[in-house]
Amino acid sequence: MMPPKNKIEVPDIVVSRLPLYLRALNFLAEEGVETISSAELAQRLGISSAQIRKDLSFFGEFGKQGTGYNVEFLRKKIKEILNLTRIWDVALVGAGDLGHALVHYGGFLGQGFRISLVFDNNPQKIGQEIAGLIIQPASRMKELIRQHGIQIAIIAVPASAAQKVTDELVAAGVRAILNYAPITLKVPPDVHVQYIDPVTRLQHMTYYLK
Amino acid sequence: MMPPKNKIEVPDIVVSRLPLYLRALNFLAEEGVETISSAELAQRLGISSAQIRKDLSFFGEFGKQGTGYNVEFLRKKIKEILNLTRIWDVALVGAGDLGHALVHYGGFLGQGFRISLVFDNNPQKIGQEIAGLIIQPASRMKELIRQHGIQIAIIAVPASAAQKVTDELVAAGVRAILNYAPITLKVPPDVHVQYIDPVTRLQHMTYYLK
DNA sequence: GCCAAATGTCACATTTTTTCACAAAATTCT
DNA sequence: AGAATTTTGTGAAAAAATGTGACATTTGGC
Repeated sequence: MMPPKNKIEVPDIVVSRLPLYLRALNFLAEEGVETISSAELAQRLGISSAQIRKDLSFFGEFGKQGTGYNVEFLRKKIKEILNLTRIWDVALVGAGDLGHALVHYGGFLGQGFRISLVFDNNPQKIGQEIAGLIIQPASRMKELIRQHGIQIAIIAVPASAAQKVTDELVAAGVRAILNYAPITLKVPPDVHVQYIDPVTRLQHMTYYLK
Repeated sequence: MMPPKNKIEVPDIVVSRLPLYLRALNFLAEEGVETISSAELAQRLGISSAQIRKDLSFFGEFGKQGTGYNVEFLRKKIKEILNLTRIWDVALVGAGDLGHALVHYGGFLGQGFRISLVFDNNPQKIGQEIAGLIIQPASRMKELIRQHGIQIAIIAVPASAAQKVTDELVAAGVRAILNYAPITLKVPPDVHVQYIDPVTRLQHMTYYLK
């Protein structure tokens, strides 16, 4: 087996597809499927089989000719690649409706993430419990995030507050941010940001309607 | 002024950036900025000015040499391009925590979208009011969506139910789906789907951590 | 009137991403 | 055992997207 190609950098778009592969593999594992070909996996995901094989080849050789991929094995490998062999603690900033929905969302824990800190700046909310967590004052963000060694945060505050929160998170040592506020954040180059904005997604689709 | 280039198809990736431009322009308009150059807009969005000019040139000539773009004018033009000169009624399927957060989210209305139907299949929830809307039984989806002439839907149900819901939405005439369930949906080629899954986004970022 | 600024466009160059095609390997069938 | 089939991994080709540089042109300011 060839060693992983550490020399050349893996394109970000390839990395972005790995979680989708993993999601499908998790599903297959639950179904009890032991082996799957790139063609069948591709069909489920609505992409081409060549793309899957090419993507995976950046990291190693995980399949068997004539057979395909062992679901459990590939699942494990992708988890390793994505650093999902541990549980990541996540800080959530903003305990509004969205924050509540996120804290109660059961989908994180099984996939390697645990919201372990929740912040808000509303005095009415601070101190309240939500899904077993006490809402902390935003003023203690830096302190607590440092203390917990947290590297990932979710921003669920209004757009007007998002940049300030971001600056504080970055100062506290956060290196990955999932941002639900509809605003482009300014961050240092070593901090990763992913955006989730339903409105821009809907607007994208209306282009094709009528 | 040249006519819009209707002959060649506009790349989807270009369309996907228009909502971001619009979002920035809305912000600028609120700030009272009347004019902006592609360079300044680019800086705010973290992309290149050439890209903005090239993207916009697919649709017409909206700027003024020596000056830049009139914020209000460009805003109006992008809204026209994206078919945002009307309000789109949206059906929401799933009245759980996420569904509640979406219904209460104030960000839709100002941007051209109004959730006007909410469905769930839980008898306990059906008939309840949520932000002025009565939760309807999933069994009435086809009927009510048809009746309201709704073309856009948001799926906020568990992954296990998402494909069934999708099939029903498509049968009811929905042509654009914003899917929060962590599963790739099968739809006819004329139906557009956008995916929102915080877990895959987080997993994407953990690749780069430690 | 002249200078500086900024767009729109063209033609390429460059980079990135996807697709193609096929040898090699593993499995199944007869 | 040998032939046929399946499927991977991967170079090579193709396609798509982005970046660059030049430049005519228009506008606004001095």
